[in-house]
Amino acid sequence: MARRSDHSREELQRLILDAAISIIREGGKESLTARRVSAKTGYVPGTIYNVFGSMDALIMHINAKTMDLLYHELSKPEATKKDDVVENLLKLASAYRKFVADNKNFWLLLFDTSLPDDRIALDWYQGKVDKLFELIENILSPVMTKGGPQKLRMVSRILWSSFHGLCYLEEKGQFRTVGKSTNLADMTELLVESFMAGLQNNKTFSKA
Amino acid sequence: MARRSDHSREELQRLILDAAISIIREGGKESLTARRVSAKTGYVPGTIYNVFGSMDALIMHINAKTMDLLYHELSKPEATKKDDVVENLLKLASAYRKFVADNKNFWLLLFDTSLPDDRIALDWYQGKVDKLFELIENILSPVMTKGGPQKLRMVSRILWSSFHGLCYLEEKGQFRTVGKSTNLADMTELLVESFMAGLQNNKTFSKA
DNA sequence: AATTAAATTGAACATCGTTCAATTAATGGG
DNA sequence: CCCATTAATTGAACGATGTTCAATTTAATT
Repeated sequence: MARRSDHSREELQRLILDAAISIIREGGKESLTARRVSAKTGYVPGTIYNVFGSMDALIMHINAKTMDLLYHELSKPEATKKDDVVENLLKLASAYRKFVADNKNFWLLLFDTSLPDDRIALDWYQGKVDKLFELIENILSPVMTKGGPQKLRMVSRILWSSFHGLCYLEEKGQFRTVGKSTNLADMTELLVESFMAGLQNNKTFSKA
Repeated sequence: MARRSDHSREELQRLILDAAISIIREGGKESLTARRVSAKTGYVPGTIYNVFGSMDALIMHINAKTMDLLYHELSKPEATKKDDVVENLLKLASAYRKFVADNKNFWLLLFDTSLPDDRIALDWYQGKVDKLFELIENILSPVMTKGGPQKLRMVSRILWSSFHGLCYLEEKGQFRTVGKSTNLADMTELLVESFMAGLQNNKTFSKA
């Protein structure tokens, strides 16, 4: 039997979280099981409920780590910021695509539809989402001063949704008929270039 | 006990399908259960396996009906086709948003990530997806002759992904910080108008 | 050393999808 | 008309799931 002071509360939490992450990494969310997690940690299913309260709560913490990693990855290309807005957006989209490819199971879990709606009520969760939106806002803001913050938020969310939608339908395999020469990068490029060009002629930009 | 000739094979299939649809309509995919379906039909869980083989197969048939209904709904506004491409696209997007709102549980089931990947291999399934893409292609084709069919497919899939991404993040409640005055319709409009305007200056269109 | 508090456990509960031998009903032949 | 064959239907069972909780074991406190 695992002894009470083998691990502190924080150690135990990390232990369970790491075990769950390892399980999802290799088997996806279908393979995440209270009994499997507890077997990997040397504890027992009940321990997860002592620490996290429920499997959904555990998943929520996994998603939190996923979003932190996503933010970290997407912050990198922004460091090498150019003056070209379109180029910066394409770099961001490219980093997002790479993240999706490298962390597919976690990305799928993040957007799983069967999670409780209480998630929406969690402020810290929405805060992480907003921080991701801000990455696009920061790229856009230098050239978008006419429309005010409201329009800036709109545009950033439009772009973000489109990036996500492209990755999502790609993952669902619904782009097969486009042909192999046409890939996600090409579609993203055409989207960003056209959309941003169209925005300019829409009295939204401050400078060409 | 249900007698052998109470229902023909086709009647039984329809009976089960309708029961499952009714269950999902009011409780979402979480409430769909072999035992619940069989209880509603007056049969027994094993009967579902005689007719459909598995619960996943049953869900696949539900998704097929969902896509048929979606195609039917999206075909309507196209009937009142104007000359304005942007207006036609916005009508299509609006119809899609209405469909999502009216059939949320079925829409969520359609894009559930936990379905087997064999679905991708089903030709009739991909055929229904392609037919939806064609709705956008038909709107675009009158004004997009320069880029060839390859570009037409790209643009249609970009728009479709963007529509979907907007609805998806909206459903996930991640647009709360945009403000109540800014809704999906406004974002869709800004997206379509800007994107199409940008495309025109990209030597893709045949006429202004 | 004895008492209290906390952590850990293992068994149990109600479900789930799925399988399958047994039972029941319809069919066809003599 | 009855019996044998075939097909549909059933109910019980299996392994697995999330979750709860009383009992046990351990650490801390008096």
